[in-house]
Amino acid sequence: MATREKSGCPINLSLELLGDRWTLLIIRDMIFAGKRHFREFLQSDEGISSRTLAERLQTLQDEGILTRGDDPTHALKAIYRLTEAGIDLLPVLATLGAWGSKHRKAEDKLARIADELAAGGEPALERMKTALRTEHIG
Amino acid sequence: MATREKSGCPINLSLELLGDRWTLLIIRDMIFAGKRHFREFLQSDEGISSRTLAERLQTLQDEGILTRGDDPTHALKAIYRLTEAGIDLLPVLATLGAWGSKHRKAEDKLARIADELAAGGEPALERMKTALRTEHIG
DNA sequence: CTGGATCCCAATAGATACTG
DNA sequence: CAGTATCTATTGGGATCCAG
Repeated sequence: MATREKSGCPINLSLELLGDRWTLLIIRDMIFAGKRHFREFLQSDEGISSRTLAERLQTLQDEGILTRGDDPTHALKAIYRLTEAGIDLLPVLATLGAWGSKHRKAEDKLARIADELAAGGEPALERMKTALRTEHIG
Repeated sequence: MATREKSGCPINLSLELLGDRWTLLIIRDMIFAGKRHFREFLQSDEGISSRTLAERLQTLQDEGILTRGDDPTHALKAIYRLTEAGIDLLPVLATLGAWGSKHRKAEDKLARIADELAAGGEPALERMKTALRTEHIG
């Protein structure tokens, strides 16, 4: 991104990387839908364009939120995985989801997931983070 | 904003309103710096333009995140206040701040505040929300 | 003074088509 | 399959201006 930093406030630093319409949706797809491939991200309901997706994936890679590797089974497939910094975004997505579920009219099923995760507090978040880490062996 | 909704996912619904470079910084200034007036928001370190600020304040008002009133002491001053939905964004800002503090190099002093709030968990957030509510009487 | 509106221009993002 | 190229539409910053 290389935008010179506008302030040292931690919220601002987070927003300089994550504060746009798409970045957190990509992370959401990796965490909650288990998506790993370019095409899978393209097929999300919100309809990101391939250009924007490619740019965001590159930035997230540059900033250490995810890694890009080759799929061992399909030589043509790139595979994206979250780093520890990426997995640490789970609480951000959980609070954002809980807020959306409470204050915007969300889909019932998805809202329940968000509510349960947020209501489970720290332990629920930690359990899910552990699951995300071990998955990365595959 | 009136952008037609792209999906019913609670995270997406939140992001349709909050997913940009400035909106959450305005809320941050209201919650953590107690700002209430147009000029105060303009003077933040990050340097929002008056055009963008006016647009965001209007949208946040339309969406029920804040209210606009007249300052009883200065007839010329507008005063912005958070609604309950706005105050409920505190956990989002707290997790965002904690993430920035851990994964981007943030200013020490601000990072400590973010860390303490996040580490305090639910009780710390609730105490702060209560403080924000009572302040609104003034 | 204050909250904003206006204008200009640069950067961003979407659609579609195409390539290694 | 994972991206680029290109072209266009929209957004956003910066400065300035204005009405109450």
